[in-house]
Amino acid sequence: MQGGAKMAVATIKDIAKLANVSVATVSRVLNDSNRVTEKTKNIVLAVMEENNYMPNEIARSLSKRETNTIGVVVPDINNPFFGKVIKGISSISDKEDLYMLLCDTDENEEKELKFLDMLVRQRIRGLIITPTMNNDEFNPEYMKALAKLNIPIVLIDRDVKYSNFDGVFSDDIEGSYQAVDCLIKEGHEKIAIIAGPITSKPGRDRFRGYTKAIEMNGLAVDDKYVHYGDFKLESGYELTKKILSMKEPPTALFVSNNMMNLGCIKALAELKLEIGKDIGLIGFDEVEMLEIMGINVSVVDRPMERMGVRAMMILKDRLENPKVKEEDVQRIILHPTLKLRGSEKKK
Amino acid sequence: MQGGAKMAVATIKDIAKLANVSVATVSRVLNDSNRVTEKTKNIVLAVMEENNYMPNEIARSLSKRETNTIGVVVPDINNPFFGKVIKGISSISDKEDLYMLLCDTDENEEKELKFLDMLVRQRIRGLIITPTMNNDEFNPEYMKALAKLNIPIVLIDRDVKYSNFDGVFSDDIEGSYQAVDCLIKEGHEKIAIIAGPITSKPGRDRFRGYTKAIEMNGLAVDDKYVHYGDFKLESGYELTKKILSMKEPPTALFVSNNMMNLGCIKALAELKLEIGKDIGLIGFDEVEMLEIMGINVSVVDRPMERMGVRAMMILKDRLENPKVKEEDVQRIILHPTLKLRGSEKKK
DNA sequence: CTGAAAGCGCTAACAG
DNA sequence: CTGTTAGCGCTTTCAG
Repeated sequence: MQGGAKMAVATIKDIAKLANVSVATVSRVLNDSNRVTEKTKNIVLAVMEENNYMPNEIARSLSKRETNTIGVVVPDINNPFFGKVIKGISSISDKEDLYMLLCDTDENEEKELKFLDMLVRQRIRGLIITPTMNNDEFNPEYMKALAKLNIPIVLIDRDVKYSNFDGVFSDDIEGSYQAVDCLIKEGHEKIAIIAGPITSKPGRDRFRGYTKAIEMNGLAVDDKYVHYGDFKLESGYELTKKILSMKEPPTALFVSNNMMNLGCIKALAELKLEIGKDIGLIGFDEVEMLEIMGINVSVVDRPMERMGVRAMMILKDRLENPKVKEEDVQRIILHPTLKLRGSEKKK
Repeated sequence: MQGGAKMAVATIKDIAKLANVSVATVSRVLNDSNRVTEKTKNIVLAVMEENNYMPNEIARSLSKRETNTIGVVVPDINNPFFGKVIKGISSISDKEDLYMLLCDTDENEEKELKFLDMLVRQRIRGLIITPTMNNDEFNPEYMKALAKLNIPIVLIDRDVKYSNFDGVFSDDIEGSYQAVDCLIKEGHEKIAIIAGPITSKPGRDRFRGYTKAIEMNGLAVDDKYVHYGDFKLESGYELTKKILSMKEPPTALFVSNNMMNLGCIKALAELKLEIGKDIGLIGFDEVEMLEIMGINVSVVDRPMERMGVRAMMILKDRLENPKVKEEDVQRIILHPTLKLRGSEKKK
């Protein structure tokens, strides 16, 4: 019933013929050039309408030697952080008629490289990427892979060492500093950190904020309270159990990312420890659900959606005005804010 | 340092020249045709390597009149359900060298239509879509928009009325039936439902499961316990408060989607009602976080990732073997399972 | 096995 | 303002 069966799709040529004009003219109305009479324009438009003409962007891209797709590469689409970031990106890209080729690397370097390869072949115009953590070490191969793309690249959240790509980051040192400083001001002295991999910039920075706060308050970092996880839930869970079974357990925990924070909360629940009473806690990154469910956990809150927005704005800018000098880098650092909900309290 | 500046990208022509062969030959090694000597093949490959040749998929697509991208259209990427679904899709598409143009419609019909338009222009090979709810009413316009695509379409979760697209759904009637039946068996007699919009199939089906369970147990549906929300958090929250302020409040709640369930839990927390004690509760759709955080809420659990996987498998199949007859539709219905965690209990 | 040449659907000079 | 024509980078007959 609905529509012809396998009738070949109309091309610009068909339209030209039916409208009694040249293909150039059709192309012109397509591109909204003003160099065409209102009258012929309307005729062409009508013919297009009638024949349900749908310009072929592939042909267009080839001819213009430029697509209107961008690549978006994230490590895990199920991490709420990236969900938000993507929302932010598309809120801008939609308006710019730029479309998103989405790649989920699963925190897997090999996959990431494969995706990058694919994305070049697809001739994406620009790339927004949060590199896999493993790539954080100085990695010439990886940098080469990115450079080979030869298109504007905007980093989000994670940096590529010794590179100078544009990027949107958050001031994690500051965020962590505030969190730990707050715990100290609440009276906690034995504060453990569940840190991320020191091989990643966020991991390092959040750890640095921790040490900074402790030292600025005239205390000393106690190695036995420093534990490294991998930013995943499981490690937050395990480390929390481990930490709380110490002879002299800390009175507060600073957990440096959302997933580990969830693991930590799970462990705390199992240990029947009441947050903000039996144990102080501040996490890094908001987890909407927690608040929704009335679980009051204080966190260092980053403007996630905004990070996506800013990244896309930089990319858009680059697309319009290519980077001229190597030094001319746009690195935006957004500031987190401390969201206090009581879990920082000391009994 | 890394790589030439703005040297034009190598084309098949360049490679041909450098390798002293024709473009046809280069194209053949590109497509791994066996109609080329091992020797020449190696030469060509070497030249490609040297010059960092990256085939232009755009040109390729135009020439073959077929791209290798698919469209994935979801209503909200921040809903964990779709996050999982997307994971499922890409677990298959990655292997098939099919890439995802992702569109987040924000449950907005207009946006959706715009995306569909864009996707045809991009000449995607196939589409996996969860239509916006507003489209659930018989909507000839919308059906036309989909039909116009003239490519394989696989629906996920939400149906398009009077259409016969392939799709992957869940047996929501059964799932809801089980949930409510379970509540009854636990001794609850006054069970309220926070239903979804009856304009959506999931909304309707989940409501039907509710009535079915009640009637099959020889009870009668009491209208005052039936409340309609919009599948969003806020409405779950509001309705819960409303329901529990009734003169004769129910002893149990069946909440028919994950977001409203969260809202409900939030409200319950505020009302200081202990779930599974002061009030019975079963939700629809797992929310990982809940379990993680030790909030024991029983739910009707659907195989989300699997739904994505199956959808992509159908699409792959369609791409390889186009649908022949109109009647030859693949509609998969996956079965939910009841995950009991105690919240269904009656004090 | 390899090359020449036409063409995919559109854009962009260049004429007129 | 409009038409002609030469590509964009690749695939695919059709000869050889």
